[in-house]
Amino acid sequence: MATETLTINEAAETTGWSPRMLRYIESIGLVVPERSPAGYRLFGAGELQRLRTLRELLNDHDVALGEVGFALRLRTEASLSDAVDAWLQARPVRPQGTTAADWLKREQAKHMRLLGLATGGSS
Amino acid sequence: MATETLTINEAAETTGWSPRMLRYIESIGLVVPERSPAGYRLFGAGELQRLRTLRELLNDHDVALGEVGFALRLRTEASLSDAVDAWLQARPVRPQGTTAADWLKREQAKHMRLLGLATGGSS
DNA sequence: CCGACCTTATCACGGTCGTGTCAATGTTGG
DNA sequence: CCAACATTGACACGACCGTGATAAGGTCGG
Repeated sequence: MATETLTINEAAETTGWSPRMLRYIESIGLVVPERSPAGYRLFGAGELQRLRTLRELLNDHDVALGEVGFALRLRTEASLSDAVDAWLQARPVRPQGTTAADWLKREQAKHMRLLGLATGGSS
Repeated sequence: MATETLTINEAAETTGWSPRMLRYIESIGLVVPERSPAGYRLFGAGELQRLRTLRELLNDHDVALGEVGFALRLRTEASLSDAVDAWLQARPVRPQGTTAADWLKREQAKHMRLLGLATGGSS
């Protein structure tokens, strides 16, 4: 049978995050492992993968943990997302020639790309 | 002729932001006024409006200036936006019964709502 | 020409973020 | 049973955020 979960120290070892940071990352809701009956964190393959890609995300683009946390908030709090979108929408994007319609087209294309993975699939 | 622009102190007066904060808000790209030939900031009606709604945005939802700045970055840096979206997408949203397909449906609906303003219009 | 305004740059200060470390306590397995 | 591990909570520390204040200088209008 598979001992498919790692303890926090083992997870720290294989992901490069410190145990302290694994707890912190959990506290801001980014990677939340299951718990054993006694309350021990159990890191599965999925968690480990996301911890590694999280590190890449922070390195590649210049993003902070709190900012990813905010992106998550945008994802889960629809009213917040709408309010922010509305405010940004009303901005006259200084650089040349980016009309509202123009931007909407690109925005739409982007989401089509993302959603297409599911909507275009088998029914 | 319309003296339709305010100086920074006047803008500060009518928006409630301090002159210092108006410069700071400009530095993070949120509200960027035009400049006079001599380099004076010129706040028009649009800027004033957005400064007021910005204050509401921060008060109503619990958001920081830097976070709105990050949302702006998400809006302008497509590669960043895609990377963050991809990472968040791979998260197994702990709460009950929220399957990936389920979430995609809602996500799609939300954007339909937003994009509908343009796509649903006259063609 | 001069006072009232604008500009940028800098120092300061409390608050939060990211992170380590330590203490006090609970759990596990040989 | 006990050593090795886990848990939460707290203190600490450098770095940056939000904000005010102040300095050194440019611009404007009467």
